Amino acid sequence: MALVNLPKTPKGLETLERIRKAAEMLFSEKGYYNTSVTDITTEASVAPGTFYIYFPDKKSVFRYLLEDMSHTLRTEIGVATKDCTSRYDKEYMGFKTFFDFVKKHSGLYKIIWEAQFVDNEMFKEYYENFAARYMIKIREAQQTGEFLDLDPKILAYCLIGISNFIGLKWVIFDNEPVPDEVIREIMRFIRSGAFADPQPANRQ
Amino acid sequence: MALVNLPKTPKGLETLERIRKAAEMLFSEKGYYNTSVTDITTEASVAPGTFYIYFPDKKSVFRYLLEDMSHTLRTEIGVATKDCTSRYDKEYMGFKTFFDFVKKHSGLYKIIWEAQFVDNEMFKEYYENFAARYMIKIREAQQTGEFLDLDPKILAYCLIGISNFIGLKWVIFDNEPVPDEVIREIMRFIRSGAFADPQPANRQ
DNA sequence: ATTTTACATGAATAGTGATTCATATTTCAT
DNA sequence: ATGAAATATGAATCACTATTCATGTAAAAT
Repeated sequence: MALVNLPKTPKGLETLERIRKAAEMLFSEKGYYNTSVTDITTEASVAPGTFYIYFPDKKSVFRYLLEDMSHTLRTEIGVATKDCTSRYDKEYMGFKTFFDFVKKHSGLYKIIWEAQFVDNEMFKEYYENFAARYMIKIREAQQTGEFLDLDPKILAYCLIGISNFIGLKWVIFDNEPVPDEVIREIMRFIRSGAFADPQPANRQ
Repeated sequence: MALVNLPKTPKGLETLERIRKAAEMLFSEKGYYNTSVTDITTEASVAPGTFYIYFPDKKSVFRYLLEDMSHTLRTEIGVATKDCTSRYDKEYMGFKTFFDFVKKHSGLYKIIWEAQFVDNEMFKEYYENFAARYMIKIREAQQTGEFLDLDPKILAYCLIGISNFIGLKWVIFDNEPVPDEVIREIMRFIRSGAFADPQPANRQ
């Protein structure tokens, strides 16, 4: 069964969009399990049955939003970093775009965190896919000599962890955009590490 | 209302413990919202009403587990890092202890992630508390000259993000312990950063 | 031994909520 | 304009679930 039954008329498209927006709003406000299908249809000003014209069940609208989000985020990061010449700039712009996205769509962003408990497979796939793409970029930067020879998988998850928790604190907890100074500070950290007196890199 | 009504006889203690264990198991297996009180009491081999002798409602057992977990984790990290002489060793042992904990109590660990959607206040408090403690340690290490003068708050959330996402990937996704080589690689990263040719640390 | 307190039961309550479907209306192609 | 396709309705269904309570049993205190 498809995730969504796409409408064939402008009217249908408009209705689907209203349902999508209502779901996005309510999921981010109250979470998936505290939102009923009736909540969604009421917010969208349609009858309960209308929901099932477009979605086979409640979970599908969640998946639909997640896929949408994941695609939009990837695209935005891709566009924003396209013209960066150095890995350093790409990394900076990647962070910046991610934080902007989280601020602009904090509702959608929260959906990812909840996915672990709604659709665990999708949650895992989302992050592993994200990490896999990151690893490719990391390997490229290692070949040009821009990045140290750290394990790409480990480095990818470190960087993803950093962006997610900085986004969590500033945007989700404190409802602020992540200031540029914070991004610069993160860049200082991933450029030089945290220790004042770096030890030899290959000590066992 | 208290989170839990502590029993006054050995028999009661044993029953409470059975309920606690059943809840922990089911929450980590299926999540809070896909676990019913009846599921818990069935798993614990007691009648539904027995649950309410010990907990005022369903949410309380979740909170109870969360507090328990949070306390145990803090204690274990405290003990493990007590005798470390350098900040480097403390950081290493902190990571190691955290990963061991996640592996050993992966069920409890997942509860934290879900807390955002069950008890958002508690979720926020948990991480802000964790970060606040981290910040104190970071400032100390900066005073002894072991750490660079990065913003303690930002650094704390970076390090928390790293440990959480490495734990997520290895333990939750792949169900493996985090190998020591991975911890060493993380240490390389936070010691030297990711870039091969570090720029001056204070460039604007 | 008897009274009191603690613990346990499970059927009943009261409410929720996802989903269906028979029916009605609107839109569109011809 | 008209038949077909698309969209919309909302009451009814059915399953589920948190919680209560009247009753019963076990343990502890006196």
